[in-house]
Amino acid sequence: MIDETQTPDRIAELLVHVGRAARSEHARTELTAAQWTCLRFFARANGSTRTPSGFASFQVTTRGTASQIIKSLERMELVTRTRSDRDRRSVSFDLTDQGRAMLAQDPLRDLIDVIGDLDTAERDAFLATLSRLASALAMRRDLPAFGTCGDCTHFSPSGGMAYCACMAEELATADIPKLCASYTPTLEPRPQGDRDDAD
Amino acid sequence: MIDETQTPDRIAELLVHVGRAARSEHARTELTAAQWTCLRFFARANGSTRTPSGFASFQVTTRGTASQIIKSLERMELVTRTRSDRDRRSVSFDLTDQGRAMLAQDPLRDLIDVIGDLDTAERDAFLATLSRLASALAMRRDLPAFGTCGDCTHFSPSGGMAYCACMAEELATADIPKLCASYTPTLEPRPQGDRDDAD
DNA sequence: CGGAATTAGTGTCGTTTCGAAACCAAGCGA
DNA sequence: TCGCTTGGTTTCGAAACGACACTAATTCCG
Repeated sequence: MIDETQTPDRIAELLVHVGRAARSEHARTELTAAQWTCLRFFARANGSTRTPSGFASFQVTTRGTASQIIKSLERMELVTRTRSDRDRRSVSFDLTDQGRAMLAQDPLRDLIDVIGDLDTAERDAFLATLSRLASALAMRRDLPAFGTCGDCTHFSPSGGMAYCACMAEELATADIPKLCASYTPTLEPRPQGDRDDAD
Repeated sequence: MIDETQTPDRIAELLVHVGRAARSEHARTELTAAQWTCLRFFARANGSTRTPSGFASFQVTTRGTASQIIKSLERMELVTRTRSDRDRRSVSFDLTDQGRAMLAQDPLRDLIDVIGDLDTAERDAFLATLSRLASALAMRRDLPAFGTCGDCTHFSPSGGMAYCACMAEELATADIPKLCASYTPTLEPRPQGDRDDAD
């Protein structure tokens, strides 16, 4: 067998490699990698996170760059802009029907399908490990974490509804499984023993 | 609880996200993402694969681009060029001491460490799933697969030595755990009870 | 209330990267 | 020996990205 100590290297490399391979679009799609990421992000982030700043911190880039990417999506009529009532500076974006249609051709599709072929237990285990890695890494680098509201410390199911302490308001149930920029992990769920798989 | 069918989406996204986050170098390192990948690749690929073409297909880019990246590493004296005796067109690269020193500051280090913190069982399971995903994805896209000689169909341990049918020569033992461009998977090594519908 | 400081978003400019295509040189095959 | 293929390099143009400057809405005190 192979020297144990080098396994983490191989895993890390493979992870990065798969990530890159999954996004290689190569002319057969009409969007750039950044545009795909943006479209995907707007499809999966909650209302208060689907903003230029939200995307900028997700993509770890500047707001200026994010703004450009979004503008290009807007020009293609894949997303629409809505100005917030709360804060008149802020805007948020939603996918148009065209945007959703485009998303169906996401080059990530292949990876998604391949993941879909895994059996459920394996998939769950994989997800659990992967999200542990994601938050541990985010912590080390101190990057914003980006998890779903359901896993967040700010989240408490109050009665029938769900309350987000961070925005100080009730969450639409549709938003619970969505990405949130002010996500704060509920402290590492430890590996041994099952995690209680909240969602 | 979330609609099961969307889990693969989340996993795929998370995977890509972690991949990107792991490579974000952001000024605090002096190499670009592509340069890091190249350096890493030359550190971990076997002799006949450490070439411009090898890197090009690994990185899924053109040979021209690969050539530029390599040239920049050469200029920084992180790698050295050796012309092959067998085929006078071909060149291969090795890391210099400086290159190895640089590699110690690989921004991937954080991810590697975080992976190293997993317990062995979890890590193995993760690796197994991940490599299954990698080859399934490569097959779908038909990209070259890039595995280690030890897992390759061309490989047979003949007596004390190891023989590679594809290059028609003995392998140095040091090369067995290394990446090879002409890797052909021996059909999925299943961890335990195999599923037969895989591909 | 009012003015500084902060935050959201946008536009511009220059650098860097990357892919396409043309090109050279060595091997291969008949 | 003459084509054909393959490994590698160069050039050129397009596009992505980061840095920076700017506007406008909001918040924070005094």
